[in-house]
Amino acid sequence: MARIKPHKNGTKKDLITQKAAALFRLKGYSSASMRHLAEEVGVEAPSLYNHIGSKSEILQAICFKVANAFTFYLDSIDIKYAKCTTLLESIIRFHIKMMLTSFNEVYVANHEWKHLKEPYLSNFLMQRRAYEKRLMEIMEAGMQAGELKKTNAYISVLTILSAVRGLEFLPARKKDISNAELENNMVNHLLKGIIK
Amino acid sequence: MARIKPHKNGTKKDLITQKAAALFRLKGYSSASMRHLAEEVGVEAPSLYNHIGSKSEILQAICFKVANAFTFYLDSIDIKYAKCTTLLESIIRFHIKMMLTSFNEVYVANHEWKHLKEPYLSNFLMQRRAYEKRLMEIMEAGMQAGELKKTNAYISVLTILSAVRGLEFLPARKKDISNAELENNMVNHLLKGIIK
DNA sequence: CATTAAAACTAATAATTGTTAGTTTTGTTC
DNA sequence: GAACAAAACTAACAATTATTAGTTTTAATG
Repeated sequence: MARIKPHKNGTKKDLITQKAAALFRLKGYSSASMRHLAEEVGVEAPSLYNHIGSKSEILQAICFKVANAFTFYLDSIDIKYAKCTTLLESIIRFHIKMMLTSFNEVYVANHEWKHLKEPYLSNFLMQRRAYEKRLMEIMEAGMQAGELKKTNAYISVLTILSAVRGLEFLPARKKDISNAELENNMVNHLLKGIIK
Repeated sequence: MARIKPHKNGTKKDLITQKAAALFRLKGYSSASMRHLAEEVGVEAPSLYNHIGSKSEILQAICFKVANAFTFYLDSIDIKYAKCTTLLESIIRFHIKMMLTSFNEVYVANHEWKHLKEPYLSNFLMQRRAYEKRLMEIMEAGMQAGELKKTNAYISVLTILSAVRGLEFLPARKKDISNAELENNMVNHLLKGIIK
């Protein structure tokens, strides 16, 4: 039988993971069957196991790829010496970019993490919590420096993260909004509000 | 065998629906089995079918109960004669209250609607789209009246709805934040921003 | 106490699930 | 072209799924 070539610069495992992300987003992890995934890949279900260990291993790969991307971004920006508002703006923009460029993966990480098995579930939640904590520290520094209003930092972080997460609804709506307009609108809304 | 009494002022169907909402939230609709639900209710699985028609019927009940609650609230407030910012504030506060008082149901409606069957799936999406459209009209009126900055109304509505939706993470964190503090922080953030 | 309807039970069904075992095909290297 | 490993295949497994059929128990009514 004909072999399906993996995409250029990617192993077959990568192809499977990518198709799985699309399928998991569409159907949800539990409702997405290995047979259905195999069909998308162009192969019979048992053949998948020549490349992957298990269904849940695919989910792990997706969730941690996303989680690591956010963690690494935070590592990459110089938190100590930048203005808090500049930091927050760049973080918001990064979240929006991730949502637009890795839609399926981010969606799956946001929605299907609860189906991770231990110890991956705990690790994932710990990593997310640590990420939120770092954002809270940025906010609190901003308040002390007088850049930000005094608010409950946790609620503010939650508000920002949830808002950008909501971009998962955008593709379904097919609004023609440029990425720049999208980013600017959200950044302004979340930082300066909407009241004149 | 002993019958399990339904909660006071509620039929057994109501009890099943309530337990189902908790289970669907915890496990996801697909991973939640009727046997597990039956166990929560205190009964064998087939006995559930004396009260309900099917598993997906339960999901329908939950999703539309939530959708209707939001639709009815918008109907109940006098959109024409109130200031736009007052309207938005009361709507945000209602969303937060719903999230706090009907946590499981709102969570399930937000996360598991994709498992609805037709025509309920289409109806649900239409109803949500119509709701968003009404919010957009409120925002656009506010811009024309000079109350609000000129922004992309869809993005602003999406930002607000997503932000309040994010309260689904709150219970897991067990932060001790009063409802009043929570509401005020979010309302201020979403309307006036966080920059001093 | 007899009757009756609601609601519990047990047993079973057909379908689908992730995954394994064992076999054959493929494509590359000598 | 022979050899070999990678990766496809078929067949099958045991477990779990929602749901139905048929029977018994419960609790309230007369």
